[in-house]
Amino acid sequence: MIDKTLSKGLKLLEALADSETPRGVTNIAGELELSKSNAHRLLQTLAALGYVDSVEGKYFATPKIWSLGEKIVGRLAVRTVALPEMESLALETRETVHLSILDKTEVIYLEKIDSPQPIRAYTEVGGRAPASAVATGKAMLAYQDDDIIAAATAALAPHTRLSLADGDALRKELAGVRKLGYAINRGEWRERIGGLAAPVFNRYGKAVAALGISGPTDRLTPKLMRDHAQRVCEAARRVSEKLGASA
Amino acid sequence: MIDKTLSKGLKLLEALADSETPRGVTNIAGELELSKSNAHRLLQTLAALGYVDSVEGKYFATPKIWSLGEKIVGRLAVRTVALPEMESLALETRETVHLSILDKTEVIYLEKIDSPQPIRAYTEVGGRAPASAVATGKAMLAYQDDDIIAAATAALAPHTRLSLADGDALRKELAGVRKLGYAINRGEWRERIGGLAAPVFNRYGKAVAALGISGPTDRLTPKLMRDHAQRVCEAARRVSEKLGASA
DNA sequence: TCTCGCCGGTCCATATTACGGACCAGCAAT
DNA sequence: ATTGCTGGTCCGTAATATGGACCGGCGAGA
Repeated sequence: MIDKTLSKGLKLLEALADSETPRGVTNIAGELELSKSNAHRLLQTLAALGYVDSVEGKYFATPKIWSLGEKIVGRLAVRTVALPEMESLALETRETVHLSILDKTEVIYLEKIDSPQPIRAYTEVGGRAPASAVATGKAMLAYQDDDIIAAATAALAPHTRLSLADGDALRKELAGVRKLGYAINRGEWRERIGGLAAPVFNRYGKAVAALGISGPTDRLTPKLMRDHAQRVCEAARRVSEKLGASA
Repeated sequence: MIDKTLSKGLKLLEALADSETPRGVTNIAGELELSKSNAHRLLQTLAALGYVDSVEGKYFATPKIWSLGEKIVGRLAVRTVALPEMESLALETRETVHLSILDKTEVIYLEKIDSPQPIRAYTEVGGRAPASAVATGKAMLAYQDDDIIAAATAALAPHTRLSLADGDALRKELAGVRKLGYAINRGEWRERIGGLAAPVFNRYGKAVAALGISGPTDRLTPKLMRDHAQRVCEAARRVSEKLGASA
């Protein structure tokens, strides 16, 4: 089946990564419902491997995991290729610009440029959001295989009043994305935060990322959205071309 | 002692993160000297937790680890605070600018801005180097406790002809750094690649990072180094101040 | 100052858990 | 058609992780 020790150890590492401050053995063992000695031994091995460190009995995650992660995303050419396009988008639209990739049913924010305007969408590089509820996610989902869309359907949840209700709504939405060439979010993830995004394709025609903007819905009027859509789509297309995608 | 399962699982994850292309079970089991079924089960649990994914029997690391790592380094205020200073340094010196932190006896490159000049030092964000052999590492080591310096001494290795030979040489070097206020590398890590760096202190007076420049040794003449030293030190001091350090 | 309670850390008998060889199905080259 | 790869599965066995008991140290409170 699955290795309990490995599973527990990684959960422990996650808990430590989530924690703002160093934590004690008993404390962390309590949260994960492990015996104290079990948690202690797991921490010892994580420490031996350099993933955590301790000071005065308090444990915390080291940047080693980050180092590991950078190797993985560092191979993603999208990121470097997209950055200049993101910068011009940021200048043109004056909204927060996002580059996302798809991980199962979630998007991960690979890169962002914050809006210069005071009220802006709040996200973190490395952060996640349900793909079916954000513009970049929908832009990518629209071009994925059925099994992924099915998984996204199963993960649907009512985050706001406007969140998509069921698989039918999602499929209809994605059909709309394929027709328009870009996806829209009118506040389906965070209340009053909307966005607009277009897919980025690699040389094999796979939608590997999405480029989009987001901001408060009352600032992003339908008219503004239509103007921005043009720019976002063109930026995404240019990134796709740089990745070797054909028309 | 240490949990073997957890240890193996993480080693497996590392191997996968290092690999450019997806790998098969047998292949990876061979490298790590695991039985095929053992490797297979570890991969299954890593997959169940979302750390790896497979396509047609080939496994690869997902960006989930990166996501985890971002949470950790995202909390490091140094990074955001230092970026503007790095940009001005990059403009002034026209060399590659680095921001590093210390992880045991190694430095990790938190951020970099590449030199606009064609011949430049080659490093990766998230990458590592022995602290005792690079300028940013020495800048930080000079203000660490004895146990860390001892560990760095134990890890000394002859990377180039100029690498420090022993603990005495290192201690002498670090004393020099404390005296000057900055550290110099004349090609002790990579042949003909040198650098110069100054420590960044937090509000508790701890050297939490280092800011430096690097480039080919034949471009970084002693005179140029002296000019740059001034700028680097001031930039590091400004970052320290923003972190709440006093004089 | 003494005590109590909680902390991190250690130990060790127990049984749960991971292990790995044998096996199967699919595929490709021979 | 045969051979020899591959990834994947099964299951008896033994190594391994487990967790309660225990220790010493620290800090709060009496």
